[in-house]
Amino acid sequence: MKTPQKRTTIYDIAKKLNIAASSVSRALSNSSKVNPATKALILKTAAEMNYQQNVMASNLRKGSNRTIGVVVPRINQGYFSNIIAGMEDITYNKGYNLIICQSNELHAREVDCVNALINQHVNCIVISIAAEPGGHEHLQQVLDHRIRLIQFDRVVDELETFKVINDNERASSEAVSHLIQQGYQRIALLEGPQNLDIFRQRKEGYLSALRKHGLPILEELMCENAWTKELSAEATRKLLGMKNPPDAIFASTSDFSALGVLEVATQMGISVPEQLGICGYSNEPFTEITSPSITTIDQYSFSMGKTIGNLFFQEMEVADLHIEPKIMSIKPKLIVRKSTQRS
Amino acid sequence: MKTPQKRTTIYDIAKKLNIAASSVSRALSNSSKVNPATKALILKTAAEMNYQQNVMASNLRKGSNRTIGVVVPRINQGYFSNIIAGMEDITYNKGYNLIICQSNELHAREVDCVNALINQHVNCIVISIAAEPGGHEHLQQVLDHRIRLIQFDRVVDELETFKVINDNERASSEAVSHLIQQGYQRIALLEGPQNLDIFRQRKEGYLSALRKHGLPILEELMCENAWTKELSAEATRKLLGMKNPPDAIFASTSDFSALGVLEVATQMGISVPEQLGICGYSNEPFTEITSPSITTIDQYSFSMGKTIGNLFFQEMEVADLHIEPKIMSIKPKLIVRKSTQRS
DNA sequence: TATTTTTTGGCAATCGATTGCCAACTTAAA
DNA sequence: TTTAAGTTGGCAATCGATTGCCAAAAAATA
Repeated sequence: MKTPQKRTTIYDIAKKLNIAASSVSRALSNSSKVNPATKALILKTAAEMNYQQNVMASNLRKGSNRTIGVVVPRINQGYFSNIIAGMEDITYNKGYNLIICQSNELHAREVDCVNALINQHVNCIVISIAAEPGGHEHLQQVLDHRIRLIQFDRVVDELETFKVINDNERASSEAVSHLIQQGYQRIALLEGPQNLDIFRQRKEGYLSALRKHGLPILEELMCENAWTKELSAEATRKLLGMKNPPDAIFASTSDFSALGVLEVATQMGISVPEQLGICGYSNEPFTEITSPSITTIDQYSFSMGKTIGNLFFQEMEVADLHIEPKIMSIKPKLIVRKSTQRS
Repeated sequence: MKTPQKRTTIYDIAKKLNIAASSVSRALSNSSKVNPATKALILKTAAEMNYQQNVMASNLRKGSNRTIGVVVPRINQGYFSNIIAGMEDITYNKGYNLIICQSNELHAREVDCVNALINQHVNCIVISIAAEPGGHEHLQQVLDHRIRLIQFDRVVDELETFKVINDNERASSEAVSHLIQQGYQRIALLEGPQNLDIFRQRKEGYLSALRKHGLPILEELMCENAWTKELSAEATRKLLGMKNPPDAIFASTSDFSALGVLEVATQMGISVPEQLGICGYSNEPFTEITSPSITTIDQYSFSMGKTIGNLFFQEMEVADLHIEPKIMSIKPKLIVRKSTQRS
């Protein structure tokens, strides 16, 4: 006996009051087609019988479940959890639910998650794609099933959807320009996987800043796939061991990478910021409390989450599916701390 | 024209193949009651027609939506987001969805979230209650509606439900004993709101360690409600300004509090760990990289999330609703770092 | 009093998948 | 050849709320 007694339905209420279920339904949805006296009675009885609407039935009938699906690489990463928190803030007020999935950076798992969300008939899917390379047929599927789609942060450029992104190129360029202004000359770059647009953009920003200031672009100073603390530490050891080592490192992948750089430098007795400038990315809380504190780039993650939520409600909830998708770009902010200030 | 064409249903497939919808349904759920040849044909046609099951209809019929609702104070807090990540790891493999809500530490909002989840007919609600005081009728409601309930971390003790908790008392006691063994004699306590059981337990652990080692319990060394970085900093300033200041501070509320302590001590030129020992709580990533690094208590949050997920599937998914609830206690681990080592 | 208008509320179809029951058909055993 | 056992697949009810349509009742108007 899994469910000893059944839950109260509108039919139970109707039977008890000897009226039609339709009237109960109307009363509960506060329709004007019910006599105020009857309505009050129904509401009172419903409360007494401990009635709770069966949203599954309502959803089926209405064809919408007031739910937004979110797919992120990892829930427990400051950047993403802030975005989710920001979104929840908006959706909560609108009575929408958030279903959260994580791809763990795996393409196959991302596809799975997206399909599950399509099955759920969510109203909208919000996604930041996994690092593992793969196609984007699954996102096309979302559109084919007439589900609204918002890409954020890591987006598939070719796909014409709403996008909420950071201006990575500009932020990176600013960061590198700042390094140059501080007198750093040989600036190394720690890159992320180049199949992700955000990392390509950050590299582009790095290159453009070098060009703008007339500095040479040196292949040996650019390290591919240094996007975890460990990989960055390794890359840093290699860089600092060169006969002509860099005097600054831009860890474009994350603050964790920057931390790896800082630890290696400290171990090797290289002083930061005097001998080596370090700049990270994301403004993780810890960057403020390392010694020296780390210069980084804040992406306004919480408010980005709110932007995504508002985007859905303002532009997509009721609009035609085929409206021209908007791209919203948020300009991140360079936060200068001690790790790059040698003036 | 909001929905230009309808989605494919099993009836569309049935009509096309001139068979009954029931057969389509059986084929799709891989029932043995359908001829393998027919089954293959149906599957092929379904794929061609881009069929995706309407989970809302299925849920309604089956009376379950394979969804677990999660209510936490804040999604974007390391501890909670790790727990959610751990849970998701388990539920994903079982094909369950996670609906996430945050109470923002507000009681009224928590009640709202819980009611929304009851309406959704989720299979289970997993909750860690808000700090703001309030009743727990809403949790009783969950049980009344025959929805399974798991409380974790911050729980309502009186309520007989499954619980997954940390042994806060023991961990705190261990931490304080460690301080005593390191030679600290006047150990102050930064407390959290005492309406939350976890903070009462941590205080109890503090007291019991003092008693065990025959140290006096001094009211003036216990600071109420010092549970943010700012409040802790303030409390610390007061403590260290005393004529007879403490020689160690146990920030039982969080590592953020411990950080506040460390910053104030540094500002005041008090050396850690020589003149002042500091111990935090939660093992936030940054505790490893402060200088000195901060001794803290790891709560195994990710694996705690997995435990919660497994608890549901192993004990509750199919069992009688009225089984004796289990309480699982996870023993946190003291992580000794530099901020308390003066030997 | 007769007629029109407005309220109120019931009937029944609908959303789409599932499943118990039964009939038709196939295969195996007698 | 006849009977029994096993397969396959259709019919129709069901999950619970919603809503278009219509009728009865009440109120307003002539």
